[in-house]
Formats: sequence, C-alpha cells, structure tokens
Amino acid sequence: MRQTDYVILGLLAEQPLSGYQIKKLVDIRFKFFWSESFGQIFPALKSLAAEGLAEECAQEHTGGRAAKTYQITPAGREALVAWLGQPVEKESLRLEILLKTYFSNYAAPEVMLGHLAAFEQSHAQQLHILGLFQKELERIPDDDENHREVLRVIDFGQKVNMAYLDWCRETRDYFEQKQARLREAQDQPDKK
Amino acid sequence: MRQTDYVILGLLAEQPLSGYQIKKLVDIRFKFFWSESFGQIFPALKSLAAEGLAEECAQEHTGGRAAKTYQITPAGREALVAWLGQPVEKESLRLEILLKTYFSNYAAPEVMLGHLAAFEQSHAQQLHILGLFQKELERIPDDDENHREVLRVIDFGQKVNMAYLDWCRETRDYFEQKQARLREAQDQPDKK
DNA sequence: CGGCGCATGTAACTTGTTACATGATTCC
DNA sequence: GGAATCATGTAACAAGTTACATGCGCCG
Repeated sequence: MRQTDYVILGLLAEQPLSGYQIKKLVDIRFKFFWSESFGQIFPALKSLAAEGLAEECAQEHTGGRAAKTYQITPAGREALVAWLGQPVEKESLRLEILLKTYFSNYAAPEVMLGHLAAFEQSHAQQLHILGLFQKELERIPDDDENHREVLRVIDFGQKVNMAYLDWCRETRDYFEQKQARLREAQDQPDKK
Repeated sequence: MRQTDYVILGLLAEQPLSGYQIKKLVDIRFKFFWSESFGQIFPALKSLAAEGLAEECAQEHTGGRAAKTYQITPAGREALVAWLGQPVEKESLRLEILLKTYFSNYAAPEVMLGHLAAFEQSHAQQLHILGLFQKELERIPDDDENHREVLRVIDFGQKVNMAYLDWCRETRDYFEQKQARLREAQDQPDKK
C-alpha cells in the first residue's frame, strides 16, 4: 500500500468522491505539505476497489462527463485506522533555494536577491491563503468534528511559512549588504 | 542535467572528491534539506565526465579500495554558474505527520501523542546538530569565503526546526487535553 | 456544429531508493 | 584467514510527473 492509498482513504472516510474531486481537494487542502497527480490517483482508486477498501457508487454527472464516485468500505476504514497507528516514516524536504544559497559565492549577489524575492512572494501568498482557510474553518459549523485537528495542520503551515519569511528578510539584508560592499570595492579600488 | 549533477558540481568547485566522499558530504551538510543516494551519484559522475564538466584525477587510496577522485573543469564551473542564475524550480515538502494529524479524528489521541514525541525528538536532535555546525563554522578560518552563505543555510534550518518544535508542543498540549476530555466523558458517562 | 469545461484514464518518462555484488586494505 | 572498513558500481524496483488520448454535455 502506497501513501497515496491512505490519502484517498482519509478523504473518502468523510464523503464519497471521484478521482477528479480527490485531486482538487489534495491541491487545495494539502497544498503546502503534500501533492498527488492524476497518474497516481486513478490507478490507486482502481487498486483500492480491487482490494475491497473502496467501492464504486453512483455515477453522478453534473455537466460534462459522468464522474465515477467511490465510497469507503468498512475494511477501508480499518485499513485507514491501522495506518494512522503505524509510525510516521516519510518526511522529505527538498529546497533548491538552499542549495543555491549554499553555493552562492560563485554568483553575483543580484542573482540570489532575485531568487529570494520569488521565494518570499510565493510563501507570503501561501501564508495569506492559510489565513483565509483558518477564518473559514472558524466560521462554518464543525459537522465532522475535525476542525480542531485541521486547524493544527494550518497552524503548522503558518508557523513554517512565517519562519521562511523571516529567513528571507534576513537573507535579503545579507545579500544587499554584500552587494553594497562589492560596489564600494569597485568604485574605490585603491582604498585598502 | 539533473539536480544531482549540480549538487556534485557545487561540491567539486571547492575541492576534488570521490563519489563516496560526495555522498558523505551531502549526508552531513545538506541533511536537513537534501539527499542523494549512491545510485544517483555514481551514474551522475560518469555522465559529468562524459560531458567534460568533471574529470577523473588521481586515484588516492587511504586504506581500503582505491578512490576514484574527480575534479571540476572550467566548463563545469560555467555550467554551475549558469544553473545558479536559473530560476529556482524545485521545492518539495512531504510530511506524513501532517497527513496523520489531518485524519487524526479517526484514531485515539494516544496515537498522535506517540507520533509527536518521535517527531519532536528527531527535530530537537537536528537543531542540536545545526548548533554544533554553526559554532564550528564560526571557529575555523573562512578559507573559501563561503562561511557567511553557509551560515544563512544553517539559520534556515534553525528557524524551521524551531517552528517545528513550537508546533509540536502546542499540538501535544491539544491532544493531551483531548485525551483528558475523553477520559472524563468515559468516567462520568451520565453527565450531559 | 465547434469549442470549452469537466472528467477519466494511460503510457512514457524521470527520479529516487534499496539491495546486492565486488574489490582492496588493515588489523587482530 | 576473517572481520571491519572504505569504496565503486549496478540492477531492480518504487514513486512521481507529464503529456496525451478519450468521452460527454452544454452553450453560443
């Protein structure tokens, strides 16, 4: 069983969904810490159905092609709970910007300033979206009784993105100073 | 050209290295934001040599099998600088613990408390190691003139890991309270 | 009827991990 | 000579992305 399978089971545990809807939910709700593509979701749904952890239900079609909707089975719920109890094993972080920062003495400070601006903008945006989610969750009724847990996840995103932005500002300052130092050295090559 | 190629070029830009040494450096220096395996490094070194971006030099052997050492070529340096100037494109974060937190209303609070303890311990450890690196860097002479950039990378790790630990503590509190609520409800099932 | 939007599905590719086979040296 | 250590290399697998092919209904 892949991680994708459990993501799907978790979402189906709340309500029946189609592959397309699952993709949209993952893109919105898990955006800052997870992703899935169609190439993973559709095969996973098929295998979940083959193993009896999910089953096809009604074919709704609200405009456009009919959507194959799946619902979770009791065995699927058991599998989900069993997975929740297993130790967390996957944690991965890959940040090209840190690689470039590490090697940045081979490039001009301007280069890093550009990368930092893009990074900062993207994470400020993410933080903004998380804030909207938080307000939305606090506003609507907690029918599934999972709002508090979801808020914990959102809080993680907020803390981490704020840390990213802090780092951005400090690092921007650093490269701006470096740039100023270099300019000075160029303008007055004799002094020292 | 893969990301692995640039990681290798960046490390070779400082000094000639063997595949084995590269792996060790990545494991130590980039541990908290990057990883590479032998299965990526050795083929990458071969292809870098084929493209003339790196070349084999002396076969040193300091105990054990002879190490094939590679050094960067001028073309390799150019490729590295060109990559540094390209926009940052890869940023990925995958945290199973957030997935489990999101779905945690299907499990007992104890389960999450266990996961949180492991997560907290692992990141406290990482933070500790980053502190050691920082002190080490501030102590030794900055021969390659890249200490300040490396310290920016370390600072990122420290900020992010501190954010993780803050979240851990708050989330631990939340699940402990939830646990207490459940216990209370079980002890006095009549009240309300 | 043509294009757009919703939706499913797959094949090809890229990337990354794991496990294994091998080789050479040192130390006991 | 055997274990430990340092080191290279590969094959098999697992995971993940991308691009494409298809289908259907609606709207102008």
